[in-house]
Amino acid sequence: MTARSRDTIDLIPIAREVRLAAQSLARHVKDHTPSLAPHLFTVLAWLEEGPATAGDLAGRERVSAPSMSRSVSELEERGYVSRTVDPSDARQKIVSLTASGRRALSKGRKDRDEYVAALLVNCTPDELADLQRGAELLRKVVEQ
Amino acid sequence: MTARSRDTIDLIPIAREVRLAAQSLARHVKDHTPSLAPHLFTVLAWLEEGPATAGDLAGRERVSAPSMSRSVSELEERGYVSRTVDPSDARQKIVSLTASGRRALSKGRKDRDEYVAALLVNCTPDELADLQRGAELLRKVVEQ
DNA sequence: TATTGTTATACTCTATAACTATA
DNA sequence: TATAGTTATAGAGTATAACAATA
Repeated sequence: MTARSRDTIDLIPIAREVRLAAQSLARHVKDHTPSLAPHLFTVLAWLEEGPATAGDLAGRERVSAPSMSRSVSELEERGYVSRTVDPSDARQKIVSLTASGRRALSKGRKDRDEYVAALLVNCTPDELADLQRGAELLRKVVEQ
Repeated sequence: MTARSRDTIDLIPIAREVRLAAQSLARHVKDHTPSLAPHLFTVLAWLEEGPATAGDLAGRERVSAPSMSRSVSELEERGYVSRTVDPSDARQKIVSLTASGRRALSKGRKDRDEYVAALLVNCTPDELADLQRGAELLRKVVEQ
């Protein structure tokens, strides 16, 4: 099981390198951008694409309905989203981004991207191109 | 602040692409490898390099002393580590990997790497080389 | 006194089960 | 009855504060 055949690439060492790099960056980003917690940030990001019901959001985030209910309540308390009853089905509530939520989302993105950009300042143009290429491939592969 | 100068690369879009790819993979790995929790897995990984005190481990993981104390207690209950009083300073305790802990670490690594490797099966050799190159650069940059 | 580690306690994010209100 | 959402409750993992043992 250690090697497959003479002309097949062993994926495990590549997988490990990619995994360790990704996990390392993800952890550093999380540790350095405490202003808006990841589970709230990602909900705002979903809502940027348009209003959604709480159930929708729970499904997209693969989180339980009560967890999403709490997250949305917290976002509403902070003024980042509003909840309105769906006119066509009064059981559902439509969650929408407010202007303030849009600003919070932008700031969260800015903080995260600027932290990563600061890590890249000493890279050569070739290295930046390689990083971008690898990232594009990785997203394609993960979201396939 | 949106652009720096005509001949300087804007790092923000690259940073975002790299960040989103890394966070996406990290989240998927976490969701698909529940056997050994991340905070226990990483402690075992540190101990692979040799025994350490609880304080050492807390510092390396950037976690509070009580949190590390709890983690080490759980690892000890599972038989993955042993604690012995430091002969040269009886306040300290030396934490060491057991044979069982070494096996748990290997299994945790195997599960994680195989999950990622499975995502890579449809990549071409060129794409794999690009992914590896990007990952190497990213680790260098994050751990600089 | 200062330091190492643990115990006591609390906060955050998660889950399942029970409940309310609509359909 | 079934479904959308919330409230009640509990389980992880984290933290700070208080404590015990040792230096």
